[in-house]
Amino acid sequence: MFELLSEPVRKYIRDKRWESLRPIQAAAIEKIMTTSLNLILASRTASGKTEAAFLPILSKVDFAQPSVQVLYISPLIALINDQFTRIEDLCAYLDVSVTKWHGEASQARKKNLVKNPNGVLLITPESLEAMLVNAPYNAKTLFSGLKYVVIDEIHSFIGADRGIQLKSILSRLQYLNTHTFVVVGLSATIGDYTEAKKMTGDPDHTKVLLDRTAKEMEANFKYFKMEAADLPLALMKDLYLNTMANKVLIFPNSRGRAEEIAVKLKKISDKVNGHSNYFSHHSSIDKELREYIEHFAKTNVRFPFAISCTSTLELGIDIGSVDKVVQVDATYSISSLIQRIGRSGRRDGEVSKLLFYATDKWNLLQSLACFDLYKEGFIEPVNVIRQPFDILLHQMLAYVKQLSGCTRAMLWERVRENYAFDQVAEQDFDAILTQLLEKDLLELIGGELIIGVEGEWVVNNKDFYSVFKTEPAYKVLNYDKPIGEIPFSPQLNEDENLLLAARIWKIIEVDHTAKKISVIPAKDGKKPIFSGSGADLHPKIRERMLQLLTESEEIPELDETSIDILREFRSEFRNYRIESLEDDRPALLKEGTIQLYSFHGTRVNKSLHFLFDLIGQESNYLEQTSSFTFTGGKAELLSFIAEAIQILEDIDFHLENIVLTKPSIMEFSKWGHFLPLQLKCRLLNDKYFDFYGARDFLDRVSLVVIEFE
DNA sequence: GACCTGCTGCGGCTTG
Repeated sequence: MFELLSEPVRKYIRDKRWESLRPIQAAAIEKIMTTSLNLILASRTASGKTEAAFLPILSKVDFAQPSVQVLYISPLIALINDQFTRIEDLCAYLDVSVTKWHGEASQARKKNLVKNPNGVLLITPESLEAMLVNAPYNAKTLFSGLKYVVIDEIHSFIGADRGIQLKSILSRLQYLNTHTFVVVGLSATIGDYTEAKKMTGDPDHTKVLLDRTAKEMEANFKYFKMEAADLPLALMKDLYLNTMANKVLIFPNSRGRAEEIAVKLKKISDKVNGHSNYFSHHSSIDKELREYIEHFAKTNVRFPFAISCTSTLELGIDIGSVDKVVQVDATYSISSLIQRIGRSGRRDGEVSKLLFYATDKWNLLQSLACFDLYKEGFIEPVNVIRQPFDILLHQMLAYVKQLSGCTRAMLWERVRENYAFDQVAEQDFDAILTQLLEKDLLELIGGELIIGVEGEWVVNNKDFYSVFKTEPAYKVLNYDKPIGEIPFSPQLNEDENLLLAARIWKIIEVDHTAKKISVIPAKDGKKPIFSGSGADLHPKIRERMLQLLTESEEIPELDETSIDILREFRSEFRNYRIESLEDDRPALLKEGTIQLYSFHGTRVNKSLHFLFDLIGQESNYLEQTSSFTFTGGKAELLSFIAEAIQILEDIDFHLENIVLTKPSIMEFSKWGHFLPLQLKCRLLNDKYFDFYGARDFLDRVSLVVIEFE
């Protein structure tokens, strides 16, 4: 394949002293050099996917033309900054210029590129959106001759609102282009190839190149029972001993927990004169601090360190190789687990090392289920929203602004041709349009649709460019030094202490007008309170949890305590005699209550809970155990199930009712609250609930009841 | 008890 590449690119490879091309690189070179197919490159982390795309693209494209030739799109600014150096290094061999374009990139460089459009551009979807609505002429100048679009970490877009927006943006870019550009998507974790192919807009001309080679991995499971709000001391000591001499990433599932771990490990380390390289890394920590930590991890070769983090360090940002990855309690998805495993053992011949800690039996079970499915190569498919009305509404506003007004016919034509919305009917488009006019977001003047009075506020706000919601936050400052930004909670009062950026602070002043919190260092404090909602769990994970309970096979990676806990847990459920994993579900009778374990995914559980509420049977719903507890016995539960099935017949009426009586239910969608009632309900149905799954569950469920003695 | 992601243009200021 080497021979297919252009001479400057071959020189680059020789200078790098690569002995051979990786399988994904060889395959991509062949396809890109000899065809014009769109591609999805799926291969594990650190397998050279970026080069797999760029070596042949740079060999093939003629950069003499006055247009950006290659557009690289990333979900993260940090990833752009990281890839910039690598791509620039490669492009230097061809005398091709590379430009960063995102909210924190240099304005001057952006202006220069507009004056002289050329080379490779690295950008975020939101920056593309901003350019399209604010300066469509720039987009036209820059991209009229675009040849390739490379989408990095494409799995983070697939099945997400941001992915629908990106599809729409690609469609809008294609409209400006004189010919068709080729799309190449990169990812290590694709669970749904059909959806991945649809990202390119032309699934029939999209080929998936897949390298299934997995990294060797060592996994260990440990168990420490959580008795209070804080992590048990024994766990912390064990974690310290297992990480003190290594470079590690620790993934608990929340920002608060990440702080708790960083501060406690540092405390233990101080006591025994260990190293002091303990950090926390998550969305509430100041950007510069985060960059410092990333830089430290990347450049430091000699010293051990530990970064306690959330999914901020899950995607491809190169922080060098770590020796070990620690997962505290279960991940929400296999996809996330794969990304995290990929952070360690990045060099050839290295083994990925993963250490799981569980703090209760349900988390142990969930971790084992994820691990089991991971070994089988399962990655959860995404929840596909066929009619994304909320994103469509946003894109309709974007179109009107981009076109500086247009007729209804023209707008419908654009939407109809936009592959992000190919399942949307004209009458639904019209319903949204009517609503936009009614709310003064749009205005109709002389047959032209223009941005309305209310619309001006919306589209001229910098919050317009993104399709996801963020909560308002307070800046935390130590004198003038920013530490981070955290959402307001009653905990934030003068004289309270809190943990942030792996340090303990005392609050000396809360300024509600300026939304600023002044802090000084302190000795002891509580972890900050965050009001997030966890990610949805896929039904397959819960089903595997039930399966693991009914089996008796020993799992070699468990420590003694985990073995005992699992054995006990299994014997508890053995009494239920589950025969069909699909239909049989345990129900526990205890002191006049009955607890139904659905072992189903989050969306179905939310739907079941909603249905039980509707029939007036308030249940105690616990997502972690996937269970519902009612007053009564088996007969009552059976009648609740029958009633729930009954009420599903009128679900549309009940959805309308909930939207009218409790508008806050639409908070899951940033733009959904502008939709007409009918479409709000349909969006709730598709995105928030899963009544189809709930109906299927209720129809098939067969109760296996056991009485608690 | 619960993840994450991004951000224009312009007026007004300082500085070289």
